[in-house]
Amino acid sequence: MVEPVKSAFRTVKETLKHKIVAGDWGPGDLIPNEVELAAAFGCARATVNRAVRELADEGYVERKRKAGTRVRTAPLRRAAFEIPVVGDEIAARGSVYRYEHLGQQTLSTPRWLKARMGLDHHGKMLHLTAVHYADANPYQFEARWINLAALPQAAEADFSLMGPTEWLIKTIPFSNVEMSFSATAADEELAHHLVCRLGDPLFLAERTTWWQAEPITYVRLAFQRGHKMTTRV
Amino acid sequence: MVEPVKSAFRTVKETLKHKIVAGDWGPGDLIPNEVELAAAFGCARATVNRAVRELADEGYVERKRKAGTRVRTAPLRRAAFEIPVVGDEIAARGSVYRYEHLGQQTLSTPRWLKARMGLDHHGKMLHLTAVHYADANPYQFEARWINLAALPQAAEADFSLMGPTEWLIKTIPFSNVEMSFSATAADEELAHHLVCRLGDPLFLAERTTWWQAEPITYVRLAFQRGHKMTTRV
DNA sequence: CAGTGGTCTAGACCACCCA
DNA sequence: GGGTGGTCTAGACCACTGC
Repeated sequence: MVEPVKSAFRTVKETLKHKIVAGDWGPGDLIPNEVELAAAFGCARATVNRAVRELADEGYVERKRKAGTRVRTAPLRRAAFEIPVVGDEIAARGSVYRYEHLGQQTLSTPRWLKARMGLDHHGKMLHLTAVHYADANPYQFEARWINLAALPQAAEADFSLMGPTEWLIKTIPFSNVEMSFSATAADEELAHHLVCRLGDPLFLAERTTWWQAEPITYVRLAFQRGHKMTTRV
Repeated sequence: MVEPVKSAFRTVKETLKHKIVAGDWGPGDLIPNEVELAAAFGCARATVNRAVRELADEGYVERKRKAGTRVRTAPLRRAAFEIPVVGDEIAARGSVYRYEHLGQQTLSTPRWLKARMGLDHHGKMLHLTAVHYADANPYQFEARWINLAALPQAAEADFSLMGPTEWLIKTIPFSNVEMSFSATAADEELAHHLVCRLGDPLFLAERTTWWQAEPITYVRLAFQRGHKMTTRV
C-alpha cells in the first residue's frame, strides 16, 4: 500500500471526502464555495480548486458555475481496470509465463469484422491464434486479426518468437481502443485449448484498436474457466 | 459528442498526446522538461504541469523527479467503466424500466459470504432477489445480501416498492467497493428468470461494499444472455 | 446581473533521486 | 549536488448560468 505524501490539496480532498462518505454532507447537498473553503483551510483558492476538481473527476461531487458544488447522489460510479500485458500479469502472480503460437493465415476480412472495425473496403487480414500459459495451465486463448492494409509488414513478422501483442506495441502507436467484456460458451477449439468442457461458460474480453481512424487490430481473449476480473475503488 | 472548450492546458495536452500517438516520440523517449515546454508554448510552467500531469494520470507518460518525463511503453492500459444504476441504464437506452421484487428472507451468513466480506463473527443477513426488466424483457437478475449487523433497519424496509439499490443509496454512505466480473452458467433460477436455457453462459458482476471497514452489502448481478459491457478509451 | 467555478500567471520553495 | 517534477500562493480575468 502506497501512502500518499502529505500535501495541502490532499488534506483538503481527504477532509471533504470524509465528510461526504461519513454522511455529514448528504447526497444533493451544496458544499461551501471555493473562497469559503480556502478561508476555512487557510490556503489558496487554487489549492481548494484542485482538491474539489479531483473529487468531481472521481464522481463524488458535481460542479456547476454559479450553482456551486453538490454531493452526487450515486457516488463511485466509475471503476477503473488496469489492463496488463498477459505475460506481466502471469509473472506478477508468481507463475511462469509461456506463449504458444498455434498458427497464422491470411484471409479476406469476414463481414462481422468489417462491421466491428468500421471498414467498408475489401482487404486482407492476418489471422493468428495462440495460447498463453501460466505454469503448465492454459490461461488465455487469443484469436487476433491484424489489418494488413494498415500494417503490411505484419505478414513478414515471425510470431512464433514474439507474441503479437508485444510485436504490435513495438511496431505501431494507437490512439483509440474499444474494449468489451462478456460471457461465451466454450466451442470445440476453446474447450480443447483451455482444457474445459464444451459449453463451459468463459469470460471473454474483446479489444479493437485504431490508429487515427484506421483500424489496426481486433483481438478476442477467452480466459480459463472461473477467471474473474477484479477491481477495488 | 461534447467538444471541450479551448484552453491553454488542453491545447498543450492535445499537442503532446498527438506527438505520442503519432510516434514523433516513441515509447521510452524523454520529452522536454516543464520549463522548456512552457517556453515553447509560451505559457506558465503551471499550465504545462497540469497538461503533463493529466497525461500521466491517463497512462501516456511516466514522470520521475530529476529523471524527467518519458513516454510509456504500453499506453492505454487503463479502462474506466461507468457503473450506472440499472434503472438509469435501461432508461438511457430508451426502454421502459420495471423492477420485480421476488422475495426476501433473513438467513445466517453463509460461510463463503463471510469469507468474501471479511466477516469473522456470526450474524444475520437479509437476502433479497429481484429481476430488472427492460420493456418486457428480463435484463438482469439480482441476488443481494445485506449485513443486518450493520444495517438493522433493512429488516423493516419494504423492497417491493423501492429497489434495494435505491434504498441503500438513500440510507447509507459507503467508502469502499470491490467489483469483479466473470462468466457463469445459468442455473435453474437464472434460466427461469432470465428466460434462457440451463447452462447458458451469462455475464456476471459482483459488488461488495464497505463503510469504513464494515461490510454493508454484497450483490450478484447476472445479465441477460449476450450482454456486453463496453468502453472506449 | 452577479456569483461561482475555470483557468492562467509569475514566482517561489521543496522533495526526490539520478549521476 | 543539482536538475526535475510537485506543490503552493496571491492575484487576476474570464465563462457560464441561475436568478
